[in-house]
Amino acid sequence: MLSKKAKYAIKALLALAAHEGEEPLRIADLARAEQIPPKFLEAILLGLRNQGILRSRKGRGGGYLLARRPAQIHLGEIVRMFDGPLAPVPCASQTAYQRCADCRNEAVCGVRLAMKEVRDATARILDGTTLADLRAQVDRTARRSRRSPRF
Amino acid sequence: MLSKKAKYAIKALLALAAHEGEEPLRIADLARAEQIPPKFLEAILLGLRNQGILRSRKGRGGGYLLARRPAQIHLGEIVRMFDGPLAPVPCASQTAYQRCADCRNEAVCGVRLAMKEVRDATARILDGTTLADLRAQVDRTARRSRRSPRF
DNA sequence: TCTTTACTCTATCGGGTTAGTAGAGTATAT
DNA sequence: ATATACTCTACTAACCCGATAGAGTAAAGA
Repeated sequence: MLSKKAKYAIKALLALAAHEGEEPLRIADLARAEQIPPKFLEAILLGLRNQGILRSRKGRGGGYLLARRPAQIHLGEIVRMFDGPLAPVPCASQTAYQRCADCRNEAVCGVRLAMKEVRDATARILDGTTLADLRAQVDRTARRSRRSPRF
Repeated sequence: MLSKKAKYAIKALLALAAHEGEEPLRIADLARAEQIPPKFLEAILLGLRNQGILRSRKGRGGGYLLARRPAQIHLGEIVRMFDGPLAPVPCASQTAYQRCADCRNEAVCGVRLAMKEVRDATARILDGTTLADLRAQVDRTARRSRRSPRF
């Protein structure tokens, strides 16, 4: 399960990416636009800032901005930051490997084998997708859904 | 994250698959072999039985057996049973779709788009792997690791 | 310099879930 | 009859998640 934190973070970052180059966005405005509890969003943005993904400006006219170009921000980084390793089990993680206590012989553990495949597939997607990619995808989808709307 | 229940379930099922055609396996023996707290395993096996994945025999000489051939038991079924839908967010689930409250226009939601890809990749793997497949994979890995051992 | 704006940071909290345990009950084979 | 082994309900301790409160700090503008 993706945590709300990670989900809100991606939403907020996408909104910030759409604003690139312009004025900073305020927590309150971002919260309203994306339907996120403001104080909760605050904690999330602070975290992203401390990770070096966002920059902030205080006082009047302040708010948050991306610290890097959208093409330099990968979804994998965000998800890992809030939800930890991508692998469903620690012993299948590439970035945060941990042996499991039960498990006599890791080399012949079926769970690990299957979960390693899942983690690889997930990593391929999330580490291979940047905010810029995702924006482009969303745009394409939006255009397609306008051509053949559901309702 | 894969829950311990799902993890123990897969381990136990693999052990049972290796026993196919023979006598039933007792909870206590399975628990010892796989390093699982016996009472916890008990609840797990009961669940699998009620799902029709296992059969049981009571009394002396009793225990658990697979209710189907290993090639008819898919990992996806097991994981979903214990941990719910594979999708990281409910709005990206195929088998248990749920709209999310925040989210003005689902068609242009980047989170959903990315997570749909993750869920599809995960489903391809877990629904495409049976106990029989996994056993075979483990065997291959074991042979390979004997030829070029790590220690 | 004073005031307003808006981010910063720590602390807290209720509720839900997870992992695991206890124990009484039931079916079956010998 | 009796030992064996599954069945089922209930419970609990620990942990984590989503969310909130509130005091503090930095910056800009009047």
